[in-house]
Amino acid sequence: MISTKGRYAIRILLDLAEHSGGDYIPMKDVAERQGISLKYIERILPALKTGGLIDSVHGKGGGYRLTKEPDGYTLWEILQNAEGDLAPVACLRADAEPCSRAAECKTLSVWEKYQSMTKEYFSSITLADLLDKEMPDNYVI
Amino acid sequence: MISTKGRYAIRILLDLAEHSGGDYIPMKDVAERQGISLKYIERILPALKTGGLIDSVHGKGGGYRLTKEPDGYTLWEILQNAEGDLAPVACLRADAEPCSRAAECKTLSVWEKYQSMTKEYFSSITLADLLDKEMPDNYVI
DNA sequence: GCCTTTCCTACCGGGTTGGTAGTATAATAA
DNA sequence: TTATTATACTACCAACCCGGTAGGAAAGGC
Repeated sequence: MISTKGRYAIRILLDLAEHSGGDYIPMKDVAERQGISLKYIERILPALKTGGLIDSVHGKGGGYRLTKEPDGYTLWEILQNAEGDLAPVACLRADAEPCSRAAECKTLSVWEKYQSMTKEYFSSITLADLLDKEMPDNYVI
Repeated sequence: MISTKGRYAIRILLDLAEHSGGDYIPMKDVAERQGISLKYIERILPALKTGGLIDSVHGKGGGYRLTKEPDGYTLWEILQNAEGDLAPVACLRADAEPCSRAAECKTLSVWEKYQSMTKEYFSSITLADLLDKEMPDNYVI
């Protein structure tokens, strides 16, 4: 299951895309807008920075900033950076020890195909796609 | 992620399909063949019985038996019975409390589509499909 | 030097995972 | 009726993950 880490990461990057005109945005603002605690955001962002998805500056006037245009971010890379590994079963994780039953495993190909389906699906959606989404009728500011 | 419960459930049902000619098969045998502890198997099976996927008889000559032909079981129903809920995100679980941000949530439709993709994929594969799978070249008895 | 903001580490309660152990219960065979 | 074989049920347990919180250190701007 995709945890809050991955979902919050998407929301934070979306917020940056919406509110940054190229400036650095302090997470205090994002936390307030998104209703996520600043402390928790601070635990999620380092992974995104390590992955090169965002850029940061300390001190007054500082904050975080996207490093690319919104259409340059796929949900797949965001989730991968935030969550780590998105394997559907333990034996397909990058750090998995080789399974002795792999040769005779009748379900392995089922999981592999599901994994590649998942990758393709999330790779086909970018931040820009989500920005473009129009609000539903019952949306109230 | 799909846990051992779901994966073992599939392997156990496959084993039943392979070795039962309509008779009841004791889990002791399945445990031995599959390399899963009998005690753990006993914890997984009640859910499958409740779901009507298998049938059981106590005592000597007893054990478990499939209630349908192998092509009557989709991986989706097996996983649902063994794992409970297969929602990709917490807010899509059956027991989830309604999300106050649902109306303005830009990612909700992404998760919903992923969920239905997942359901369709696993619903398209039956136990019989897995039985038919030929062994790879490097398979050694 | 002060303020702001990121960065880093440690902690914590609760839930899930992957089991194990013991025993009760049902059914059959002798 | 008694022993044997299976399922069924309940409790327990260690390890890990999730979703946070807390406290401070470091970096940079004014």
